[in-house]
Amino acid sequence: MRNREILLKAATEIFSAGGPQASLEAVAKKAGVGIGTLYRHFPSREELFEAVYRHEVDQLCDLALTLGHETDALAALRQWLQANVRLVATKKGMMQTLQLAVYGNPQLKASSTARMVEALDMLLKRAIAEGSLRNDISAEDLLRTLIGIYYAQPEENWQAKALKLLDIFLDGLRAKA
Amino acid sequence: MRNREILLKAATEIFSAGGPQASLEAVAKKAGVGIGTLYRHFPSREELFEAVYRHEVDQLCDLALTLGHETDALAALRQWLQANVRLVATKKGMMQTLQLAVYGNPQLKASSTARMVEALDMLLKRAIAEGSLRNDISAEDLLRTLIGIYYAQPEENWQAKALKLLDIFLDGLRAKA
DNA sequence: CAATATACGGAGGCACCCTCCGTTTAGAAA
DNA sequence: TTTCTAAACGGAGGGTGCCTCCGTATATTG
Repeated sequence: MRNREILLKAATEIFSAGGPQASLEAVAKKAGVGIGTLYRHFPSREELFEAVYRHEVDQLCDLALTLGHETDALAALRQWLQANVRLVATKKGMMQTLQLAVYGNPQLKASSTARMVEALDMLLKRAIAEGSLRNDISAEDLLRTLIGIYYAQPEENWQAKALKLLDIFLDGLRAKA
Repeated sequence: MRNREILLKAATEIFSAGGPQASLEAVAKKAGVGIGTLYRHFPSREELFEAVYRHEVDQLCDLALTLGHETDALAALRQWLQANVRLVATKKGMMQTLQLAVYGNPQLKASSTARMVEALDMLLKRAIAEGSLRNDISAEDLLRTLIGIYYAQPEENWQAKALKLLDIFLDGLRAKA
């Protein structure tokens, strides 16, 4: 099953650079694999999109798990949110791809959202428990805010602005001393 | 220049049914026009997407203008918001198409948003002036809420749920008697 | 060391993309 | 009305990518 992961990685790179309309043959080539192999693992373009999507979500959830062992819970939370922004910022064509995947499959979206909320909830609860965050915000609200920040997406220098917005928002969330 | 409009209409129908990856030859065929004619009017797929996008925004802005003459300003506002929901609901593949257009061209998004805000602002101000709406919400906020409702997009029976959310929200916005 | 099952590669038929150029149409000039 | 010309049109065709299918290679089992 090694090829599956190689293909996934190649697809991520190709779609990041070229958007969702990039050639699947380019993906196979980048993976050093025949086109037939690609289609055996991912019988349709949609399934490849969805697999890429799931993989991105997996990585974020894994990261949350790792960060869950940090001693400074607030810093961990900030790092995770920043990782979200960076993921979007570094992969230009990827957002179109993910967007497409999500529109084509509402239950994929539902399940991914649930997993993201779960991951975020854990980090959030830890920060609240350690006393560095006010306790009147839910993971759903925070995620929605994050999406709002993505969605705003001003044309230039987006990453810096998003990171700044994030910091401002997190400052607002701090428990009063 | 008649053909341009015929093509735009055909494209709207084809993309609504088949999503953005639908064949441009199908669009030309539906319009009863040669493929060459399509490409003369819209030199690239992106430009066709963008034209469709602009056209949808135009229609909403025109509608707002018409509704601006209604005597019941609150009802007019509600109708306009409902029209937004219906537009999304009746055109399955269209959201993917518009999404794609907007991701590929940030300034198209910026200008369309501005126009939508302007249209909405007019309706909103009228409702506030007539005294049926509280005055502490901006058109931007309302539009963002609308987008939030779109984005939530639960898999089934989305339209009914969205319309209901809208009503609840509008009730919350009413000026107290 | 077979025999069988599983995974692979890529040729090929098909659809679609977009360009290019010969044809048609509309409107001005004679 | 007829002729001329410029703008608009249509669609053939070369190229690319999609996806299937089947012959080949590698792993597994007896």
